[in-house]
Amino acid sequence: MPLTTGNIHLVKPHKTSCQQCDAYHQCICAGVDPQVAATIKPMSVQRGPLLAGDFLVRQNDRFEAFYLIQSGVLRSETASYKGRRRVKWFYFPGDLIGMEAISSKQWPADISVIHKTCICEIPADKFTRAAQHYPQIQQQLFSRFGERILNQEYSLSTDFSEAATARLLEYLLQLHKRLQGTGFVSGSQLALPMTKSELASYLGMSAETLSRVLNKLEVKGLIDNQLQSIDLLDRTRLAETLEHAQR
Amino acid sequence: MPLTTGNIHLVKPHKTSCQQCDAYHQCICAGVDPQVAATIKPMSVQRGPLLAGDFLVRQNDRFEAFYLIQSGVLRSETASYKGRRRVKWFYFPGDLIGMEAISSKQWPADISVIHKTCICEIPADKFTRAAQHYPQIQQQLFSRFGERILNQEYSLSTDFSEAATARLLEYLLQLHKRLQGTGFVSGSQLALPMTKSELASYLGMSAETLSRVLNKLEVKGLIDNQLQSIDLLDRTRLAETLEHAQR
DNA sequence: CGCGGCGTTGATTTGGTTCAAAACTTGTGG
DNA sequence: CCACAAGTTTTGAACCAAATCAACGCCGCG
Repeated sequence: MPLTTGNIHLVKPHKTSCQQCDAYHQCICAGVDPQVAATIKPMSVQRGPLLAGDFLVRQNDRFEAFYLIQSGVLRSETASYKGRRRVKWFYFPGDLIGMEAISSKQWPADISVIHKTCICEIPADKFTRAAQHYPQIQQQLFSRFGERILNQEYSLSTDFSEAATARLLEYLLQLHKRLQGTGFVSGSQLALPMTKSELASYLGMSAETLSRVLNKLEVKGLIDNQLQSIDLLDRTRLAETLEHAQR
Repeated sequence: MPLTTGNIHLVKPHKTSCQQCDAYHQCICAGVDPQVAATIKPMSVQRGPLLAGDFLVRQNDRFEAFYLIQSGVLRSETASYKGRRRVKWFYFPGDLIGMEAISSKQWPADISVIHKTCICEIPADKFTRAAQHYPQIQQQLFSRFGERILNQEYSLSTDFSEAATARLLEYLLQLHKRLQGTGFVSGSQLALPMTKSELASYLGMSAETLSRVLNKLEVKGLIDNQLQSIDLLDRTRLAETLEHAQR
């Protein structure tokens, strides 16, 4: 039975303990001692379920809280010149939302829901005060921040030539690894929570180019390209293809 | 007399106080109370001057310290497939180096000196412990991290088409603002600390394309393109050009 | 003086965009 | 259960921006 993105992570909101959270093993809580994690819980408010299309925050909104995703998928999106919209980031269960807003104290983009989402809302001041008090939490936060910088900066995303294939493969392979253990991954199969158009926008290419690149990879027998999912049939050869596709 | 990049920020090393540092107003110290800043000083070691070509860190080196640039310019660079090297970042006085290494505990790229450089080396553990103890320092760190994420993620750098002009202009204008008050900026003139080739590499385009784009802008009377500097003659119209160049 | 790195310019190629239309999916209502 | 509408993906053809290849001028330097 093929994976679908519907009905994945149908979470009952308002879980009473972090350990019961679907994203527990990806959460900041999992990286700290249970008694430390227990101090986070009371400062958080659970929100959700938010439905597809709902906005979590709007561009230029005042930044007041971080969000930890329990379940669901979200997308940030900015409008550029002449009304074109560009997807800037996808957020998955366990992700921390807010790092992009902390310095300017306002949200740089709309963030909206792709799949029914439940989140932990943690007021920014409380969270940073907790980081003050608990080294492990501060450590976790710095680590998250650093990871985001590393991924952004040392990806292929800023390359031009022959970039389409490389960028796509890099992202798909990274996603497949990142979503291990969630309902989005089953064996070599990766359920795509976003539409192909959205993925194309995120990757900075036209939907047509994405379609053609996927087709090319499918003809080579490297992937099985479905509407809502992609099967990364031979990840070793895909990684090789990635190596060669970059310049 | 035109600006040159030589002999800028010729710093006597081993200044005895942060207030005397050339980059003081850009430094984390400037954002915190003097007595708090005073606690950072004793944990730092001053290194330098490092000369052009010297390596500050090597790719895969263990991450042990942050570096605050007092004076000079550095560049991070990775080798990709087939020995091509790609500049990933330029670092200027006041910048904090280390955010990209904190999560994996190792440096993701070689970082080497472009212009004679003096730095403050602050052991990572001491620095994070200081952040623990002094909210202002933690605040400063989160702000730096967040700023880097914001700039990376919400720049045009990930666009494909017609990107060359937009990316160049975005970076030049940003740099001109960032380097206000340093020897690199004088009026509308911006001294380029890196070679055109390096700049092209950083911007993800070929040296030829950069040359042509600069030439195009010069013909339009928007810039004056020199070997070691660029004069951003009409920044208002340049900003407009940037708006229209993106898609 | 001649060498090597850097920057420019020209000719050619190519990967990706764009525009247009067809194929397919999904949801809705009769 | 089918017909129709709206949205998404795919395919084709023409176009274009940037890469590549190649040659040349320009210093700075041994």
